[in-house]
Amino acid sequence: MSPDGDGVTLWRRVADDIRSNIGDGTISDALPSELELAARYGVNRHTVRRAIAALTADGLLRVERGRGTFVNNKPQRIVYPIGSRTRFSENMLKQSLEPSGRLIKSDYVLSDSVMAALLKCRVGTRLHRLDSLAVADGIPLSRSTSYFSAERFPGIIEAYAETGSITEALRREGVVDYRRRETRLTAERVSARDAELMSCAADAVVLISRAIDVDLEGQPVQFIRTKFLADRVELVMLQS
Amino acid sequence: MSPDGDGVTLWRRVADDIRSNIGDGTISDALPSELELAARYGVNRHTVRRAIAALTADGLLRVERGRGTFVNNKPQRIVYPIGSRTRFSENMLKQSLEPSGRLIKSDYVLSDSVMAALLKCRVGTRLHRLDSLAVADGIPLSRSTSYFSAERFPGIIEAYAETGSITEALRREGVVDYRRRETRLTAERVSARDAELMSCAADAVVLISRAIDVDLEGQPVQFIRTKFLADRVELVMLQS
DNA sequence: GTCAGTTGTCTAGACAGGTAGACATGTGAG
DNA sequence: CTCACATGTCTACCTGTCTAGACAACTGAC
Repeated sequence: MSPDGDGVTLWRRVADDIRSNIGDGTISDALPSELELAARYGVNRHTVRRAIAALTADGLLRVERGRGTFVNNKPQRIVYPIGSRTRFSENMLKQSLEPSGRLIKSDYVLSDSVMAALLKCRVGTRLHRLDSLAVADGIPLSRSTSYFSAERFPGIIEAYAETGSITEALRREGVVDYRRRETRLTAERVSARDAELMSCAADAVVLISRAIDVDLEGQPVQFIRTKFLADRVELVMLQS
Repeated sequence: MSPDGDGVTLWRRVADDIRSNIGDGTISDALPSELELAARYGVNRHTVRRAIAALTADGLLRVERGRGTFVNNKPQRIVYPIGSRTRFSENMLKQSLEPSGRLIKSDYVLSDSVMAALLKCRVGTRLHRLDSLAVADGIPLSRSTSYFSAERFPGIIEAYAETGSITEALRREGVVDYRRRETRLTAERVSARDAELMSCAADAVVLISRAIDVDLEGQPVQFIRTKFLADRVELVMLQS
């Protein structure tokens, strides 16, 4: 895909493969010895050691000199339910986590044809763009960019800045209730800026959700793009 | 997180950030000049050039000497609906894609406490484990590992090998219909083995779905873990 | 204690990644 | 044409990655 390699070092790829094997249950307790792993991946023992060092620093592995390397009990990801009524604050409180939202930036944009179709508005309509950070117990979980009609919700930015909750901000702007109409999901490597904002590793992965929320009349109230840190969050859909 | 860096080269991180900006719409048509990008990221111009070279090789950018660098019309991801009735073959046919499934490996495992809880069976029950690859129009989209009760579905492996469809294989084993009960989603960097199986870049990202399918009586029929290539697939949930 | 097998540490060398600077070459506005 | 500005190419140098080999130190079985 690029001139030479792919921009990911060998030890990183080995580390990713070991992590994946742990997630699969392929490796459950003790890792193979460094020499065996080196042979299996066709790399030098030092390269394996570096991969293990990275996973140890992450708290995923535990090395015992003379005995071997072992898998730690991994910390659970925070569960994030996705349904027709997705509310960040409620979700966190149910898991005994203290939710908060922080405004990063806000400005105006004019809706292009894509955004106009999503929000069912005219091309060129003024939209509030709201960048925010979702935090639970002080740990950043996700970063969102929301788009609202500036005409319909003139005070939404201030309301969010005060409350730290989109649900609450919408309520102040007259939206009694809303529900999720559509959610689209994909994933990417985290961007440099987002890694800084969410204080995570530069090689982290984000789940990207693009969703439309509608009011009780079915009229779109917001388009929201959220990047969830994949190693801190698990999205759950109950389909009953 | 590790001794020195994070195992991702500088040019790769710059490339990821540019890609992310394109996805956001922050960059829509023309990129800033190489010198400006270098200044913005605090790196050398050559490093920016390498990042651009990688994105150009991916078909995302187009460079015109003396004029500048521009964003190409990006190819759409294949839409993969996730609902209570998720069927790979039907989904692909609706998008005029030719679906196929290939068996990678199959063996037996004994259910541990986690798997027993998911499939509502006793610990120690024999389970078929089925590794398969889902392909659309010759392009690998995802890799799955399914677990079935060996007692209830003795011939499921053969049935899948013949038909290349889990739905069809289950039907032959007496499951008239089934539906999705729960889907859990996270994401990771692709493992070396999966990158080879799905013939993608070593630095690709996968969406990991862990799901339970139940029959009409509500009894679990399979636990399935699927890794979708994030740059080829978009998961869509309609929540009406 | 002995021994096989494990992780820890050191040295040295080949090669890719990143920085720095210089200059060539194409483009479009004036 | 001229000029500012864009990308293309080259050399030189330093640092980090990966390989290779050797040896030390620790663990558990015998």
